[in-house]
Amino acid sequence: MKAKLKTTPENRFTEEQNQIALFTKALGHPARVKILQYLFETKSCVCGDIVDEIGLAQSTISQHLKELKKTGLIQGTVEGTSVCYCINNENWTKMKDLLVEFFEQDLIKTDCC
Amino acid sequence: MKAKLKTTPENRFTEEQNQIALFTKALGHPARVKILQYLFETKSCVCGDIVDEIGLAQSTISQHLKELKKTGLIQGTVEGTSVCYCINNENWTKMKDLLVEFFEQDLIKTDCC
DNA sequence: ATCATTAATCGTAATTTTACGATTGATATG
DNA sequence: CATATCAATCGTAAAATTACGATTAATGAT
Repeated sequence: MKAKLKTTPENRFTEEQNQIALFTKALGHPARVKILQYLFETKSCVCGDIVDEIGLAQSTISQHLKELKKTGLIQGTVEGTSVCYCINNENWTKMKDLLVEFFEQDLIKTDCC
Repeated sequence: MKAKLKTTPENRFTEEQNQIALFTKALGHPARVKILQYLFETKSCVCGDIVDEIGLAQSTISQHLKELKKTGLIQGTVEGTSVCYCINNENWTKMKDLLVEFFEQDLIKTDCC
């Protein structure tokens, strides 16, 4: 049953706020930033060489990939014995739009302090 | 002395990758997203009412503010017995530019998988 | 069928994050 | 000066993150 103790009440944040935090959190590690850049740059979506490219243990990379997959920013398809990862363009765009919108709230410059 | 053990080698990631991760990490919690939105929306930069607004303990908010201050996204000035927080427009813009540039790497759409 | 390769998962450890209440230090106000 | 108010900090605790090596499961090749 496990009453949620110190946890955030359901209604404390808006869905938008949670979404923004979720996406940015996924970007909040240099390894994941690098993985995404690598996936963009190697137009054909390479897979296990990510491990070589980044220079972290295979299991660690797997974890980071899982994280990125969880937020939907990437996807992987099995290809023989290896897995081919690539950007999920739809969700990437969704994130982009959401964050750019968030960034644009500064349009009314407010000088203070 | 403390030899860095499992830590990331200095050169594993570029400065840009680290910067991106740093900023996004700072955005990676709904409370901090909400705080930033609140600071934008209340044009005059209000301070302790952030606590009321967000609905977390005062010490917790203080921690989140510290985090945001650390990345330079906000700044606070003492005003009598209270502290007035507001967006640091310069650094906010820096972050915006950095991330928007990061987002734009998708311009060459790559269909795969 | 055996073996090699690849990537996910497991088990674990260290560190960081998040949250809270209590305390402290600073500044107003009586 | 005494007292109230505000926000930072301290001390904890619980949970999440990050990293690794070892194991496992799946596939391909011999």
